[in-house]
Amino acid sequence: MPKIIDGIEEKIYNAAYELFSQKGYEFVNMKMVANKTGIAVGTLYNYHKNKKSLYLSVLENSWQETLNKLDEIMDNEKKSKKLVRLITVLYTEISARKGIAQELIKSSELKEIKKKVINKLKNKLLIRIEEALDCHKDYRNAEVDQETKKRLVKLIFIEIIAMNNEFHDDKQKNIEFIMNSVNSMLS
Amino acid sequence: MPKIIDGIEEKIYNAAYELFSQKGYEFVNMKMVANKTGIAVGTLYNYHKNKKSLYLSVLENSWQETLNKLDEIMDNEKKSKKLVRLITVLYTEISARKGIAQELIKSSELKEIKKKVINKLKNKLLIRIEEALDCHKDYRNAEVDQETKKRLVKLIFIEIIAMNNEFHDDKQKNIEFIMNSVNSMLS
Amino acid sequence: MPKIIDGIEEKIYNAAYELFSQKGYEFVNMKMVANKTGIAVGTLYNYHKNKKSLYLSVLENSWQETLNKLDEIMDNEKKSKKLVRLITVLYTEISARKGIAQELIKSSELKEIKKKVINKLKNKLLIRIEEALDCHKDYRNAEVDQETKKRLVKLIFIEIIAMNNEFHDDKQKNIEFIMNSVNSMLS
Amino acid sequence: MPKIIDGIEEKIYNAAYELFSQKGYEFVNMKMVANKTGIAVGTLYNYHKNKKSLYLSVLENSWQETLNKLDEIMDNEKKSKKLVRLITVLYTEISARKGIAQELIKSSELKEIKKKVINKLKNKLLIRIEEALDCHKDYRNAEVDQETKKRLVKLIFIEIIAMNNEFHDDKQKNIEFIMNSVNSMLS
DNA sequence: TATGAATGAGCCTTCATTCAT
DNA sequence: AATGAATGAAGGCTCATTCAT
Repeated sequence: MPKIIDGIEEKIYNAAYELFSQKGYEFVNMKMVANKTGIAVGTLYNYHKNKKSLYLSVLENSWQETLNKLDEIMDNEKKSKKLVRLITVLYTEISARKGIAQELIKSSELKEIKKKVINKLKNKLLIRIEEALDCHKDYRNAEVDQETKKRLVKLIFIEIIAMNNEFHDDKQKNIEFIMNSVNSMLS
Repeated sequence: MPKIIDGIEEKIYNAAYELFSQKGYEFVNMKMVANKTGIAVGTLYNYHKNKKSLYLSVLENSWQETLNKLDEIMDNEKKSKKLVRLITVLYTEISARKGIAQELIKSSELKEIKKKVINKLKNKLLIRIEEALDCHKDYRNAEVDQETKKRLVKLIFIEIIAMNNEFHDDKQKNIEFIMNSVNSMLS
Repeated sequence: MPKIIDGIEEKIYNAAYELFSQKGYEFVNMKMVANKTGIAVGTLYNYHKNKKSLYLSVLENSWQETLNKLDEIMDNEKKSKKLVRLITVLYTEISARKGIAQELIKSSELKEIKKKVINKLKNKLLIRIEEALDCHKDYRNAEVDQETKKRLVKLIFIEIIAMNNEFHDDKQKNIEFIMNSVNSMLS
Repeated sequence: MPKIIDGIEEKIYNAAYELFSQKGYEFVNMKMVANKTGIAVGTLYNYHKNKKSLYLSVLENSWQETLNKLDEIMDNEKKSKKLVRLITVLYTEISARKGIAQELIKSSELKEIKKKVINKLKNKLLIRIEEALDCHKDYRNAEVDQETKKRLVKLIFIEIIAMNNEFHDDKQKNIEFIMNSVNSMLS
């Protein structure tokens, strides 16, 4: 007895997001997603071509909100605070979605398309970081060559992830450390 | 028809190492390893209890040589060069085993034992880094508080992996950057 | 291509029953059951957690009807006929499911749960036999000590199985013999 | 480095006997037998064509000694004691080799040859029982028709096995019960 | 559109048997 | 004759995907 489900796409998203975040791609199966959503397996396939594409869609969506927050900061925060605010927000967001963030540093084992989406996502984040870094650099009146800046951007990014993984109860110190590492490179 | 195969353990190791490095645990199956080794599936099980233990053994072995090299540096290199040499070697080693290095930053999806072995391994590497960092700090006459040092150690580690991933054709610049980031934190 | 199969549980039951009866647990594999049922292997696992549980379910089911028939006799047959009727029915039932009855006299090689289910089943049968034996004893005004009765119950049970195995075309004589052996013990 | 092994056939027999008795055919593998014997798996195949034939040979051998003991009784024991002595010995022997005795009442799941050997064996035992029963009958001056006697012989046999299985700590009572059941049929 | 039973390829693992040494 | 490494068929089970209802 088919039922019409309201806001089904969102429900699927929520269920899948939670599962993928907690367990990782390989340890989630479609039945789990269906169960958690409260729908039948087949219904999943009305909304997503296959498991991979479901995963990808979750991945993309899950970051959109974050991207918006970051943009908000870029638009409205004052120069001197942009970088630290951006790092703080990114830290918090990543903290909340550990499992799914891992994918952003792993490079292998993702086949072509999966890779593409993830890279696109990563780039979006890196672009924001770069922008904020530029502002910060200007604000501090510092000079960095192109090569160094490129690396610095990535460094900030992975630092956020790594500090999250390694010292997860110490947000304050972690962020200070990251800022410190950036600032000292800008002297 | 059974035949005695020469250096089979090494052959298995090589095949498994290459496959696990390239594809990651979940995407390698025992038949692939057997085929690449040029033996029957069953033979694999004469040498390794199961897939997990094969993987673990490959993982451990693959790092033993590296650990030895690092120890060599710690023992014989002069203070001023210890850190940079250690980073260089680690960088080179990780560069050669990309896939399998990933496991060291991913935290989840590894069940108990797997996790244990990986953490043991990671710790061994971190201990060497810490030691080298201590020397370097002494040599530069710098001061760092405990909290910062802890983070700095992890930072060096993930920087090596990340730089490898992101700018793999520019070893020289990458290492300079890493050293730079460390040194500037020690001022 | 999935299709909805009618009465699939019963079909599985029938196929599995026939196979397990004829060949015994170890010599039946899931593919055989699937093939005989006319379904895919995976489908089997939609209805039964694993091979053992399929087997157990078949075992239990196959005896439920018998238990019902026996109870019917206990409830409605007149005292003087209870035992002979019960033995006759049990004989007929066992005759129809030779293979699966064997499990009831084999004791070993069944791991924990399997054992438990089989013993439960066996006990149910033995309880009915005992009851009938009690009636019969009363009816014949005979005396037996506890120890003897215990053994007599088991004896009736295994006699039914053994006579079935050994002289399967002579139901009449077999039952007479069993009754005879019981009666002579009750004099 | 091949070694010449003394009394190897007997060693294999002992190891295999113990294993098969304890665990049953399906749960013993050739490596276990080799290990327990203290030889290589391949060596097993110099003495026995395959697992089945090893099993069969063990089965046959294991009963030869028993058969001899039984014959001794038939030859030397006085008429009045023949049956009870024979039952006692058989009871003791079966008690010591539970696992392997089970095969004698199971009829199915043994493919052709296996079946043949087991039946041959069983017949040898039944013949002795019949002989002893005849003596006993003469001694007690009893009459039984052919059909009954045939069944009585089997009955004695399965009673021994069943009493063993069901009340294994009460040898004395069990044997009394068996004798009792026989005697009461001979009145 | 929603359902979920059905599908079957594919995975890990075992073990009787062979045969180069 | 003894060895035991090598073999590979076979088994139990999972799960992404399909499609009749």
